[in-house]
Amino acid sequence: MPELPEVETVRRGLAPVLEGESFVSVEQRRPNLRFPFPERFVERLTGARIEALGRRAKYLQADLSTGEVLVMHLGMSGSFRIEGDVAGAFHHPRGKHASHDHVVFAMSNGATVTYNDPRRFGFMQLIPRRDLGAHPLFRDIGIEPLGNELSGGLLATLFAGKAAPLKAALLDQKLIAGLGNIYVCEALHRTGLAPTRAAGELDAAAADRLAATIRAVLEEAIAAGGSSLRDHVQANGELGYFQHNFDVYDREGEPCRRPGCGGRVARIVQSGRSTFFCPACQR
DNA sequence: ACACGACCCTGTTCGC
DNA sequence: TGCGAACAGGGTCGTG
Repeated sequence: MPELPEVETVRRGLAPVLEGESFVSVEQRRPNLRFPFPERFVERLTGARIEALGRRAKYLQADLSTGEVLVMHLGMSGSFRIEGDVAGAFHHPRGKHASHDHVVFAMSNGATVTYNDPRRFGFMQLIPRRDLGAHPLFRDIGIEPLGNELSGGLLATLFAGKAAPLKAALLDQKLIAGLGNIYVCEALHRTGLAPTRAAGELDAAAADRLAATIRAVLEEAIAAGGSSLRDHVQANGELGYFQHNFDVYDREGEPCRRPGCGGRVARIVQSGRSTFFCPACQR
């Protein structure tokens, strides 16, 4: 699922269940996901308290009482399921892919939090808090699109001199962190910018509009509980519904939703990924 | 700098 | 209905 809005939705679902609670037991059912689990993963977590559950880009970061941070990435197909009689937690039946339940956290409040990931592109790491910023995962990561830094001026600076198309520049996690294929397509359509335009050619006015639109799209998606494609759900089992608001993503051949445009959504491939856009109103 | 393919995996969807 | 191919929200790496 997960681009920034989906990860943020998961964070908000898990935070009330995890923050202030300790790991009573941890079950690690396989040696690796995308990467091997850290050495002594279970031992290093058991008994630790989660002080806060944060997010950086598409990474969840659980601050532990041990001084380490549990970093979790959902990859393409990772999800969490909360079970147990806990305030704020929704009990819902396990999905049909129980064989892909890879990690089970039993918490001090009685909640069970299970990580499921059929494709296993997700991973978990334990990193000392003081080393987090210098860690390869975060060292070169770009700005938070919902943070204060994002502005038209900064976008223009980041994109200056770049011949890469806007689509590729926006997907580059070293520039802006957290945007994925869906929200890049949506933001470009709303801004009326062609995904093929060279990033370095963005003028100041367009950069201002693009920055504001990125923020708006992400905030709207978070407010909607993220986008649910296929069977992806929030931690509480509810479906996000932002996918119904897509203007272009996965709408090849369908009418452009911009009032009065009359164009049709096209699909091209850029950097090996599908780009959906309206050739009539995106210039 | 940038594009592209391969790779890490499995599930779903589509065409024949 | 069955079967294989294509494709999928992420990210890294090597090559040209």
